Amino acid sequence: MGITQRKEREKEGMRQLILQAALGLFRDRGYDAVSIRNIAEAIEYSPATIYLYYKDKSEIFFALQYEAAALKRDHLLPVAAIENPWERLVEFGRRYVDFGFKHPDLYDLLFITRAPMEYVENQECWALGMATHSFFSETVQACVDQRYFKSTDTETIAYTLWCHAHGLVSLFVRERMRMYPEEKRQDLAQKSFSMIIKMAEHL
Amino acid sequence: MGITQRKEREKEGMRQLILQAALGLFRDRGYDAVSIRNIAEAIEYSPATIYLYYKDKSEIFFALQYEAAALKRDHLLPVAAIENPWERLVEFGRRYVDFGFKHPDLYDLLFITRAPMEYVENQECWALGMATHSFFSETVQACVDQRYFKSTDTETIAYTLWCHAHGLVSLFVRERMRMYPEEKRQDLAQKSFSMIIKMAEHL
Amino acid sequence: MGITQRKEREKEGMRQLILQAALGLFRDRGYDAVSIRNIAEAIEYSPATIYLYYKDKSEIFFALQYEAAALKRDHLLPVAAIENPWERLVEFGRRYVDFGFKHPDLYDLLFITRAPMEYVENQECWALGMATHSFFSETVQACVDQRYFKSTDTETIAYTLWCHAHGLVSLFVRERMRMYPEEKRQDLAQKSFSMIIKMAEHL
Amino acid sequence: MGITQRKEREKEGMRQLILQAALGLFRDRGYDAVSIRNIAEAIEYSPATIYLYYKDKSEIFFALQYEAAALKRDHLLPVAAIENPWERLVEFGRRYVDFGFKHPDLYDLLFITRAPMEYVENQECWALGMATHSFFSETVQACVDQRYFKSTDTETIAYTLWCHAHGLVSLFVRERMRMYPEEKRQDLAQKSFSMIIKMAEHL
DNA sequence: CATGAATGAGAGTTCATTCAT
DNA sequence: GATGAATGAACTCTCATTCAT
Repeated sequence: MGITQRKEREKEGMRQLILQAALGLFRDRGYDAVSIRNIAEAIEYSPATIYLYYKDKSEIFFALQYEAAALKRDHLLPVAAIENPWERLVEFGRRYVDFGFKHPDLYDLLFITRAPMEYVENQECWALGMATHSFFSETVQACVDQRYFKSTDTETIAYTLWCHAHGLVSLFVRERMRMYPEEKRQDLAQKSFSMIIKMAEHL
Repeated sequence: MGITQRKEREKEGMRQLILQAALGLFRDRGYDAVSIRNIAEAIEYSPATIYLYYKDKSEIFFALQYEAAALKRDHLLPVAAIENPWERLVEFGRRYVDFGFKHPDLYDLLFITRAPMEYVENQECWALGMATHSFFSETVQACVDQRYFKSTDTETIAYTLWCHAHGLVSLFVRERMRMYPEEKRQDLAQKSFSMIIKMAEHL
Repeated sequence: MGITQRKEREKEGMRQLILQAALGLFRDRGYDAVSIRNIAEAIEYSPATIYLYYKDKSEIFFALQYEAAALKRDHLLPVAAIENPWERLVEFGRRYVDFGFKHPDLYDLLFITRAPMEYVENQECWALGMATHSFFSETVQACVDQRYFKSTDTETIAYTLWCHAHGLVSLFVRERMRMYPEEKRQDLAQKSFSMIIKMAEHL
Repeated sequence: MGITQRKEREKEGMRQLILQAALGLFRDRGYDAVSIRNIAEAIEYSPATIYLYYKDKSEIFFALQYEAAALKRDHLLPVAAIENPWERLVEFGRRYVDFGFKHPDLYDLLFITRAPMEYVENQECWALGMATHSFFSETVQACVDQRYFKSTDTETIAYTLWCHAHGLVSLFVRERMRMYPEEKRQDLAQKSFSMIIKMAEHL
């Protein structure tokens, strides 16, 4: 019994090892530019070994995306406890941005990386993402219902807020803030987040 | 002298030919999927010929990035003629988004693609981008000067607007709007743009 | 002693299990396309287990060849009971062809496949084949002795009949009868067999 | 003009070089066991070079089969000049066998090697083979028409003769005459050919 | 100026085989 | 006795790049 468990743990450890190596490479070079061989070298195993744990490259990618989606959900989930919808919305946004800044590679994987996203295999991940998105939409809807905005166009409101947050994070993740000095970037993002919240109050 | 000039013109013509072909392929298949051979076939020259005009693939990439920056500048430049800063700002935004939707590949190249941007060769491109960015900042500054906003934090205002616009375009470019039906995406973007303008009026 | 015997029997059983699985796969996909993994999967053991019973893939191949030779002998053996040499010869031929059509893969293995036949390991197989061949020659000799043919060149007669039978089977086995419609092939072979028998009567 | 011709000749030379190397390897190891790399090594070029002359392995195979079919036709064609159908038939058979003994590798390729034969690309080769086969059938038919045989079953007669000839050659080509001493094999084949001719006279 | 020919390097992938457990 | 894990070597094929012509 103990043996089976240990083996299982070791197997899971190996899968994690592969995933972490892949994550780093994907982040640095992009999906297309990473080869199974690269991953193998990174973990100092033979390429064939990778295939014992993942069918092919896209399966690794899917696994990573799923992990990222799960982590993101866990990062955002606590806000569900906040009763007031407006406060919930603000906190959701804050955490969304926070997740992006803390895990730029995972955020990249979820919202920026160009990769095979069509396959059925990725549906669990997709479902996870959709659930989070729905939660966001519902929160906006609750704000609309409770007259926090003049506008009642829930969809556009939600989308607009998302655009800003995504722009904020992705300019950072893909290093397009070079015109701002390094030490000012986080601060600027902070200020911009506050500003969009203020703006939203007048929606 | 005339001969030298003609030769130069012809050489430049060939470089343009290559770039345009590369651009088209790039648009259709993505950077990584385009090979020198593809480009050569497209212009009906041999692969070796490409090397007479560009040192290697990355040089083509840099040239393309410059091209993209120039095209973007040309796309945005006309707004300089608009005297009223607020109107200029709005029109700038509209054209920025418009550029992204019309040339997703170029936008990608400029603001999303992770690529060697450090190299000296790309500094002209960088300069071009900076100039455009400065023009944008100055326009926001003009709005601030003329009291179009309550806030006077020019930098944050500019950055916030950029975040929204960039988020808007990049969610589209990298196909992260799948939860919205295809035919609604452009419309939604439109609405969101209008919304952010409205919101900005209360800044 | 009993234990040793039982163990031996079990070991032999496993070897048979492997061989039969290999044979089936071989029949379906051809020798080259069958991997040790395939065989292992077929018998629901791990690939490594195969190596406990056979040194390597070629040893399985040799064992199969021996198996094929034994099966062929068993298929032909019953004709030894036929007293009349001419009838014995005819029935031998019929069964030879029959074997080829029923087990194209085994026939292929024995008479067509180019394979390391020199190795010592395969000598048993070779001996088996020789025995069958001798039986055939002797039958022809008996026919000659009893004046079934005008010709007395036993060797040439035997060889000629073999050539025809082998040609018949091997054109079928290696799919060189495509100019004849599928459903006619067996029929044609039948007729040709009858014809060569008739021709032999005038030898 | 001369340059173009020379280049063409060199290109053709390279194609021949590849074909001859491939032929030897296919003969020795079988189609499946030969890799593009093997061929490349044999001619001391890089694997990539092969791809400049042939799309893939099967194309090499097709080219070889076509060459073999053409050579065989050229070998057999002269008999068309023989007016008497029986003499024509005998000479056809003699040359068929002769071709097999002179070019065992080509014969192997045409009538024994297991390989992709389905593709459209091989139709020219197939057509060539069919033409030769038709010529053979027609010759048999002519013999039937002129009462050289008692039997009138042209198809079976033709097939039976082919079986013998193919058996004769293929036992030799695939080295299944080991029970006969080396120096006797050709002689035996000779005798067997004569015997089948004799037998055919009584058909 | 343009290119045909060639290649080393590398992609994803599969396989026979080994060995510690 | 059986196997899970691992790997080196091989596969087909494509690519960026070079160089003699």
